[in-house]
Amino acid sequence: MNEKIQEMKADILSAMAHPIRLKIIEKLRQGPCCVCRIIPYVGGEQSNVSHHLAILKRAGILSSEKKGLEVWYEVTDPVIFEILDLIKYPLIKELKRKNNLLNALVEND
Amino acid sequence: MNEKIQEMKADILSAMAHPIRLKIIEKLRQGPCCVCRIIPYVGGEQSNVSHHLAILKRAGILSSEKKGLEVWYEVTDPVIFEILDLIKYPLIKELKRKNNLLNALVEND
DNA sequence: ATAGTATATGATAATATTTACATATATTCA
DNA sequence: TGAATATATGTAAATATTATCATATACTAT
Repeated sequence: MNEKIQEMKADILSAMAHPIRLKIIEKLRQGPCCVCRIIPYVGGEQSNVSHHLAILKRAGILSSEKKGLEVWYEVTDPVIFEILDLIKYPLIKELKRKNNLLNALVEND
Repeated sequence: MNEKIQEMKADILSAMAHPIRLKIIEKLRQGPCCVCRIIPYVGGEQSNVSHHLAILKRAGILSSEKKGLEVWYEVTDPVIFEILDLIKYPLIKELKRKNNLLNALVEND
């Protein structure tokens, strides 16, 4: 049982773990948005963005609604934004660690 | 600049996004632990676990220290545990959504 | 009905990740 | 020194992900 939960958590994380998909999620921080504005925001090909949207939707991270010709996406749970905000901290720690290495390298040439 | 940060965030998420690696992190919730106890906990081959440990370390999620013959690993930033705790919520939401589909399917045969 | 627009889907090649096996390294102990 | 142990590394095959191109679908307006 716990194994399966671990797997599902990994699936959600994998769905988030791509630069284009993170950019899509960031765009949706402002609120729901149609694909026609997501595409120019993230850059890249229409069909590629569409695939990434599908991956996020399959993982349950996004939901979508049709409005006439347009499709509007939104983040289903704002906790996703919290997670992305928290990721900042290990990133800072890691960059500081690398900075220390840099200093050590430069100082005692 | 922001693009690069997005990429680095994606790298940390990718490093976390694997069932074995999540299991390693869960094991380390109790505190630092040597590889010799991580391997039987997560199951799987020694060299495979070692590779996964290396991936987590490269991402800055784990750090390691040699103690005689053993190598002890630990999670560098407890915020990692917070993130894994938060992932639970979109997961619950997603499973509820699927449960609704199930009900709809069963009720109006 | 037809044309035009927004988005999704399918197929495939390119690329990356994962696993398994074999071997290497580092440390301890006799 | 040599054997034993814990862990890491190299490599290659199996598998999964990504990007691209072509095409399909759904809707709107004429």
